[in-house]
Amino acid sequence: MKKTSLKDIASQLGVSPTLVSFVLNDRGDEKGVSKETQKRVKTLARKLNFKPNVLARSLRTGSSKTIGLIIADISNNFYAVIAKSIEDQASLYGYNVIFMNSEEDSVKERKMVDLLIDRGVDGLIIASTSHGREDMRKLRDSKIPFVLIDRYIPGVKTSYVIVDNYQGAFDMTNHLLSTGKSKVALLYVTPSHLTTMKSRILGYKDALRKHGVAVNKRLIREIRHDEISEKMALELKELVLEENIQSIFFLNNKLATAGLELLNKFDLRIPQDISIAAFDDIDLFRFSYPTITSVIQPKVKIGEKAFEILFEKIKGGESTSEVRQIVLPVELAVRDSCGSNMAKRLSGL
Amino acid sequence: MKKTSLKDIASQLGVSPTLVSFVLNDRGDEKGVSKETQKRVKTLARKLNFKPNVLARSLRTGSSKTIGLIIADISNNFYAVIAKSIEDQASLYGYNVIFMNSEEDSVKERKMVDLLIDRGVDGLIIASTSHGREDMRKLRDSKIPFVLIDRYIPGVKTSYVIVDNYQGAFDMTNHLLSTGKSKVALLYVTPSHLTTMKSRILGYKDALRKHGVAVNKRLIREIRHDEISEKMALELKELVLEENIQSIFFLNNKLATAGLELLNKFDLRIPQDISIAAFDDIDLFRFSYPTITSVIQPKVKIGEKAFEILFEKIKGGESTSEVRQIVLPVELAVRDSCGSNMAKRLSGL
DNA sequence: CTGAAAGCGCTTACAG
DNA sequence: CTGAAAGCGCTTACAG
Repeated sequence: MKKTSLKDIASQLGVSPTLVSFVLNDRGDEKGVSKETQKRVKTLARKLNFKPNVLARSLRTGSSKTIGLIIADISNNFYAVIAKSIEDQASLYGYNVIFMNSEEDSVKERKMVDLLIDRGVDGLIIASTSHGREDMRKLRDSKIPFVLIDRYIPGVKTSYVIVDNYQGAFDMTNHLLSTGKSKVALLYVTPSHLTTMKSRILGYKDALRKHGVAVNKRLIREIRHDEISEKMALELKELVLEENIQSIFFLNNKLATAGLELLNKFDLRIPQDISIAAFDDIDLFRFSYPTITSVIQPKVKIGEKAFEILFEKIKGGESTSEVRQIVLPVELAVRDSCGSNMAKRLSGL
Repeated sequence: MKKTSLKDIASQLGVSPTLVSFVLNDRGDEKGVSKETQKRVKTLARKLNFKPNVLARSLRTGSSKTIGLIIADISNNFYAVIAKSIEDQASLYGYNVIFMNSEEDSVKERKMVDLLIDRGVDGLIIASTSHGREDMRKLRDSKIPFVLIDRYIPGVKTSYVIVDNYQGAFDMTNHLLSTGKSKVALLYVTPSHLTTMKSRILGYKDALRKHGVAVNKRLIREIRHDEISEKMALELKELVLEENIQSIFFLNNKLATAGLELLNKFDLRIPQDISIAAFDDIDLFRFSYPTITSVIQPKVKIGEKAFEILFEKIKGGESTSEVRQIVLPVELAVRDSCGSNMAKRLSGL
């Protein structure tokens, strides 16, 4: 059976498609359609199981009620939770979300942005791996509302929702130092322009300085995001054997997970031999042995805020070109991997 | 600047939109457009940064190059990995994916199916929580290709990609019994019509019988999927205190995670006091203390196969109404939570 | 109170 | 080799 269209209803009722359209879009009263007629239209529409063709409507109105979501990798819990939160929120407002995985590839990301725009999305939420200005300028020129999450582009005025990376890293480094282990190594991932990593590194350095500890560049290591499993062992060996570090701060959950696995394999005791901490909390850190001290990011909130702002922009039209920049606070989850907590628990026994 | 359309190019070149359309869809040769003209069209299109309006094309052709994905919850790693795999595959073929979280709510799911169809998706991949026949009949009537993943609807002929739930549960129960702990409790989640759970329960029962162990209904407990954290403690207490169980087989990763947390809290030693095992492997199980023995599901493969089949159906049109039913094999990851492995390792010291 | 008509931007039979 | 025209299914100014 063919799908019923506006015309079908109109012809069966002997009225015009125009009228049917008005009634079905709840503009019947406004347009002064008689209650009687409205009821007839609605009844028949229901009976025929009429569903407006969303494509046709979008083509005509220019609004697709769809937003695009570009993240690095949906299988990373960080993005998965954010994606869930965005979809939940979007569906509340009748919006659907198309998602894509950029895999931290800025070329891919650019293509995805174009693809999504071609699809007629009303707005975009992007955890951008883009290097910047150029892409953002194009985006702004396209007049399509968008909000960045997790990372922002320095020097470019765009709306974003991020977390307080600096403070989180600062606090965590403080915590590490407070346990007396002043040789703190830092591991972060590239692409190196990621603002998340930059802010966290800064927080780490400032915390060291505050404690009068000189920043030692040899203790700061980078690993490409797609080579974590290959390169982690090497870095760890150097840090442990050559630099005699006392603790490691992993700047994302993947690094920490890979690091933990290896440290266990090396038979290094955590936290006795070495303390570790992570940025971004995942379930695993509450269950691992030992449990991992980490910086908790408000993932659900990130998604909610991002959609909220995007929605405002979509509704507001050109007028709402106002730039909204949200920095959400983070929290420390102190567990056993840095010693302080375990020592406390043991002394309580 | 306004987006350029076919017409813009046509008028600037003094040709018809028809011709431009032919050329840009690489049907120039077929239609016998002169090489010369083709080049002019393509050059201008590139210069004007022409992007065909996907909506208009979809409206006209009836193909949107979009598929819909309905899963229970993208923040569950099981679905996230599958979703990643589907999107990877889809983008290879120029398809985009709209995803929705049904949260195991069959009413929501039904609405989502309608929504997605209204959006003009070319096909659907669904981890269905539906009770069945009625919904599937509607889906089939809508003539839109779809493939089920993870669960199927018993007695309804549809294409699906699932795993060998029966065998996985059978093997795992065998393994549990082989360690000498014959009082094996089983925890599963409702909605109770989920075929995954049913097959796993069957596998468990058959394994018991094979070992001459009577199935004890008191050892089989169900928990609503959205009440796991609230109800787990109660069930566990009863099982441990009243039933004196020796091991627990958790039928999904959420149950196992919640169970592990509580068992640790109760200060029960795993596996000395109690063995545990899980269906569906997640990272956490390799890091927890002890590591958790689990059934590994080929998640990436599920996604790939599902898209592959869906794609065939989309391409094949009505003719490919062939029903494809794929049951992927699972694997056991034997770790420390059931004793056998740990004992082996210790004896090796 | 209601309708005829244009148009969103494509594609595709049809005609020459 | 190329073009005029219809049509996908809506919405919306315009007219009466």
